[in-house]
Parts: sequence; C-alpha cells; structure tokens
Amino acid sequence: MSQFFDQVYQVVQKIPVGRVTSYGAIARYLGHPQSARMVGYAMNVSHNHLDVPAHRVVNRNGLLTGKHHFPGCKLMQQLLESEGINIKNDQIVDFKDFFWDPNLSLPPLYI
DNA sequence: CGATTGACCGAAG
DNA sequence: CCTTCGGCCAATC
Repeated sequence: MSQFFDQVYQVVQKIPVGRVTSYGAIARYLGHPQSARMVGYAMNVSHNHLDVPAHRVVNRNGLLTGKHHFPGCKLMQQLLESEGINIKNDQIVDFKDFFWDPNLSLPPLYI
C-alpha cells in the first residue's frame, strides 16, 4: 500500500553520502516520470518518517527548493555542506558532479 | 464533497 | 530568455 511513497523512501535511503538526486529522477525510476510532485509530497508527509535523508533530494536544477521545510531553513544546506557539497545561493555547485541517478546506479524495479 | 495547493518537470509560446 | 500551461495525485481547506 502506498507503494509509491514507500519506494520513494527506499530510493532516497539508497542515495550515497555526498551525493544528491532530483525528484524527477526518482519519479522516473519508479515508472512515474510525470509524478515528480508526488515525490516532493512524499518527503513533506514523511519529513518525520525515518532515516530519509530528504536533504539529498533537490529539484532538477540543484536548487534547494525544499529547504524551507527544514527546521531553521538552514539545516538542509548545512547537512549537504557537511557531506562535502558546496552550496552557493541555495544552489548546489557543480550539481552534475554530485548528481546521483537511481536509473543508472540502481537495478530496475521489475526484478 | 468540490476547490485549492504543493519540496516538480517538460514542453510550448 | 522568460512566462504560461498541463499533468500527476494526495492532503488540506
């Protein structure tokens, strides 16, 4: 039940330390390329869920759009910086270098 | 129960 | 380059 949400959490938990991914990439990996909003919403309702490193999930531009949902609106950037990711003006520097695509790094779901 | 919104994305004008 | 629009689906009003 709520497989989509659960799958989102599974993928997010598999994001390597010091890497980030995008909502759309996760949605596409789950077979719902146009349901990226649901990924973001999954984070919103699960901000308290478990060890879901939501700070490693940003939009496709590498912009920390979800920082406002973190306590103090600074935690997200601090967490990312503590993992070796440089952020300038709420945007990840060299985003493509840190981008982690589940479609390329994880096996297909339909195993 | 209808209307609005939202941590998004991509295409079109 | 910038703005607008459609789509997706759940939660909230």
